[in-house]
Amino acid sequence: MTTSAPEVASQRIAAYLRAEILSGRIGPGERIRQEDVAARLGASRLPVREALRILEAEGLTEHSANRGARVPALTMRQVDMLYQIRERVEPLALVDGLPRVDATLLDRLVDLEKRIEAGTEVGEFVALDREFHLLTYSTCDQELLTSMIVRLWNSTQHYRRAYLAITGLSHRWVAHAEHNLLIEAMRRGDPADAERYLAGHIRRTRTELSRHPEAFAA
Amino acid sequence: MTTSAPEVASQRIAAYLRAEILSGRIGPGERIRQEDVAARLGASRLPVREALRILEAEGLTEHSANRGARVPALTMRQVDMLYQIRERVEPLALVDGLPRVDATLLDRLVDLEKRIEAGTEVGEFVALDREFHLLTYSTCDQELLTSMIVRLWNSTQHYRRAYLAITGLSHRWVAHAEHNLLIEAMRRGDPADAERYLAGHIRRTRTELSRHPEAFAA
DNA sequence: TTAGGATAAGTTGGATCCAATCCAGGATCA
DNA sequence: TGATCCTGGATTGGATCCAACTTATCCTAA
Repeated sequence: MTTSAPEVASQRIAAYLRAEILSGRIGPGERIRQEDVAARLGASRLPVREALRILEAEGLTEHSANRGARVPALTMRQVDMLYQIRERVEPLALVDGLPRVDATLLDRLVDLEKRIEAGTEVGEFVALDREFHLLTYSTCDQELLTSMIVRLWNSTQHYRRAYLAITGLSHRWVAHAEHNLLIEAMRRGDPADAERYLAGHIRRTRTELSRHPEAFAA
Repeated sequence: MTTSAPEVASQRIAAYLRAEILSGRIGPGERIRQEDVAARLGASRLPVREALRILEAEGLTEHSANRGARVPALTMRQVDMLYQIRERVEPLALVDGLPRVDATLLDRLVDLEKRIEAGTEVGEFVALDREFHLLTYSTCDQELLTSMIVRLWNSTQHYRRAYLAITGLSHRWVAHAEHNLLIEAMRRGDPADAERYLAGHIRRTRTELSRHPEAFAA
C-alpha cells in the first residue's frame, strides 16, 4: 500500500490500471488490451503483461489464454459469497491488531467517520468507507491476511458503488451507528464486541446488497 | 484443477513448478532462477516469468523487483493465521456444496479415508489428506471460494509435511475419527455438524502444529 | 434466407537481444 | 585495522520482432 511511484515499469502500470479499475473507469466485463495500455503509458506490451498478472493476483482482472484480460463481471451469488468470506475473515484481522490500537488511530477513525457522515457524493463515500475499514485493520501485521482482505475489497468495490448509486446516501444512519459502535468497542479493547459489530455490519450490508440484483451482471 | 497438459507454455511451466514446490523438491526460502527453469524446460525466460507471476497469485512464490522469485518461508505465526483463516473459510465451501453431495461422492470419500488409515508413508498421507478434503468441497461451485481454499492448502502444504515428518504417522486415530465423523455428517446432510467437525479438525491440527516450532523457519 | 466454412484482420504468446539493477569481492584511504 | 567505495559478474527487467491463436466477416451453397 505504498503511494510513491514504483521504479519498476510493471509495478507502475499495475498501479495505473488498479486505480482505473477501482475508480470504475474500467468496469466489470470490460476488456483490457495490452497494446492500448502500452501505448497510453509509453511502454512496450511486456511490462503490461506482467502488470495484468499482478492485478490477476489481486482479483482485479481475469486472464484466459489467447483471449486477453478483462475485469471480472461477478454475479450476485458470487458477491454474496465474497461478503460471507469477508464476514468470517475480517474479524480475524481486527482482533489480531486490537492490542496495538492507540489513541491516535482512534482519532483518525473518528475523523474519518465524521467525514463519511458528512459526505454527499457516492464516489467519495466508497473511498472513505474503504479507508475507514482498512484503517481498522492497519495494526494487524499479518500480511497474508491483510492482503487477502484487500483482494476481497477490490473484487467487490464496483458493486458497492453500483449499489450506492442506486439507493443513494440517504438512510445511512444504520451504517454510521455500526461504525461508531465498532470504534467504541475498539476503544474499550473488547475483541468479542469488536468482532460482533464488524461481522454484523458486513452481514447487514450483504443482505442489503442482495435486495438489489440490478447492481449485478445479467 | 485440470490434469491435461496445458497448450500454453506459461501454464505448462507453472504446472511444473507447482508440482516441484508442492512435492517439496523446492523448499521454503529457496530461490527460483528464471534461466535455470527455462533451460530445463526448453523455453525462453519469458514464459517462465509469466509462470512465476501465476504461482505468485497462488501463494506459491513471492517476487521482489530485480531480486527474483523464491518460495516463501513462513513463520509459525503466519502458518497459525492461515489455519485460523482455513477454520473459518472452509466450512463455507463444505456447507455450500452439501446439498449436492451424493452417494458416489460419499463412497469415494470413504475409500480415500480407508487408504489414509492404511498408509505408512508421509508423502502419501499428505497427498491423500489433501485429496480427501478438497473432494469434500468438490460440489461447491463457487470458484472464488474454492480457489482461495486451494491457495491456503498450497501455502501450508510444506509445513504439514514437515510436521508429519517429525511426529510420524502413529497416533493418528484422532484425525481418522474426525474424518469419519465429517463423512457421516455429510451423509446426513447436516450443515451444522459438518461445519462443527470440520472446524474442529482444522483447529486441532493448528494446535498440534503450534507444538512443533521446529517445523518452521528460524 | 440461412447455415457453414474459408479467410483475413486483430490480438495475444514466445524468442532473442539489450539495458538496468543487485551483490560480492577486492582495493583504497583514513 | 576497519570502513567505504568501486568494479565485474550474475540476474532480472524491458523492447522489438515473429508466430500462433481467436474472432469476425464475407462468400458459397443448400
